[in-house]
Amino acid sequence: MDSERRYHHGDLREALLKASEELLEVRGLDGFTLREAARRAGVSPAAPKHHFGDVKGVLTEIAIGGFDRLAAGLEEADRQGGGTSDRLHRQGLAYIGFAMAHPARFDLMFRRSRLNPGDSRLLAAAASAIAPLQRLASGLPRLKEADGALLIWSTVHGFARLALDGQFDRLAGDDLPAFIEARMKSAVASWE
Amino acid sequence: MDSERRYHHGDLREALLKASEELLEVRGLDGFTLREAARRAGVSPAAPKHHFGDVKGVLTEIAIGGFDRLAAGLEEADRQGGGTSDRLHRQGLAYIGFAMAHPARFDLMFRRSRLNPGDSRLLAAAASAIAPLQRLASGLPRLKEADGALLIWSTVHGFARLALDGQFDRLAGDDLPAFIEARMKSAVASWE
DNA sequence: TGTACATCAGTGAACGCGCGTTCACTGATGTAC
DNA sequence: TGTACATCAGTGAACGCGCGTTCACTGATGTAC
Repeated sequence: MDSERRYHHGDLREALLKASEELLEVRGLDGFTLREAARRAGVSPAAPKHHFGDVKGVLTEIAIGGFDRLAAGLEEADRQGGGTSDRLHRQGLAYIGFAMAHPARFDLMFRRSRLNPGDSRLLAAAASAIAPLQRLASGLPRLKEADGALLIWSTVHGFARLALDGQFDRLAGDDLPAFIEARMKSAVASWE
Repeated sequence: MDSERRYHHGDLREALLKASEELLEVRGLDGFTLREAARRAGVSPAAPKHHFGDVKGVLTEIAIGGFDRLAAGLEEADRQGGGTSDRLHRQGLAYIGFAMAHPARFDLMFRRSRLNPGDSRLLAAAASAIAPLQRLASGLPRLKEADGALLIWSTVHGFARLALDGQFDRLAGDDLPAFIEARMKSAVASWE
């Protein structure tokens, strides 16, 4: 461990992202502040400026990373094979699982007010995150392709949001994963 | 108009709620502050204390009102008659329409961090808001009753959220209402 | 009908806080010659 | 190989802000007798 204090950090950009992600996890989106992120990275409050411009710059970067991870999760679920139903089921669980595992990041990814909403990399990452869902939707006979993708996305997204917002706490009892799994099965059945 | 300044307001509670709702509309949930609400009601920053305790008290009250209005909208949609599909379609549009018409209030209703999440009136209002959806779900042959209600709720809620978050801006073109209407039709088809 | 008094609903100043960003600066790095 | 110098990536203090809440208070109301 080379812990000597140097004036130049070396890789502050990455360190700042890491610190910010941790902070997000600990404090939630509403509790996130740039100053605390800088503090966590062991750096002065003005340091982030050079790498990200402003708070939204940092958060946009983290949101992009979030969409990438979400995409990877869906792709991974898809690679496990099976028929359309199996894949739908697994992708849906992956989507909801991502939201539950990283609630603050999920909040962030969809809350424009804390992002640079026009950022082209953000838009691209968001679009390609749901591509695996779209590919699957084209295999559904009962729905027009575009509608199918939107329907699935809305359902899965809404379910995740309601779960995160605690709307299922009373319903789900003490086994939320099982509850989610069962509801997902029923959702898949409605699409095929 | 009796605009003489009296020490006692007369109906500050209502005035404060009204001012807060307007403020919410103007500034959004993140921009809402109790001080500005008090300013809008023409009253000192400490005045709300007597009626609501703290910020969360005010916001919880507004959220309750929101759920009541949402419930009324769904009931109204239901009263227009027709078969299960028609009612589903209209209730879905009512739900999404409510969200689009009152985005900040919709945000508030589901964002626990700014509410008193255990408030019994809030919980009751939230539960009865989706009751009309649940009643309809019991008329769907392909789904277990409980699953049907959750599926519909998730889909409609997710669609509303994604729309509010601007995720459909590119897809919908310049006629968002028509876009929503068409997608809703396709959703209803998947449930019956 | 009048009055004492408790209670209630306000005031306005102040507390303590931490934020995002700007500013003038400085130490380190790397490049041209 | 050495050196001048531009550029870059940091510092730390300060600015200006507005928040939620507390505090000691006061004006108004309404009730008991």
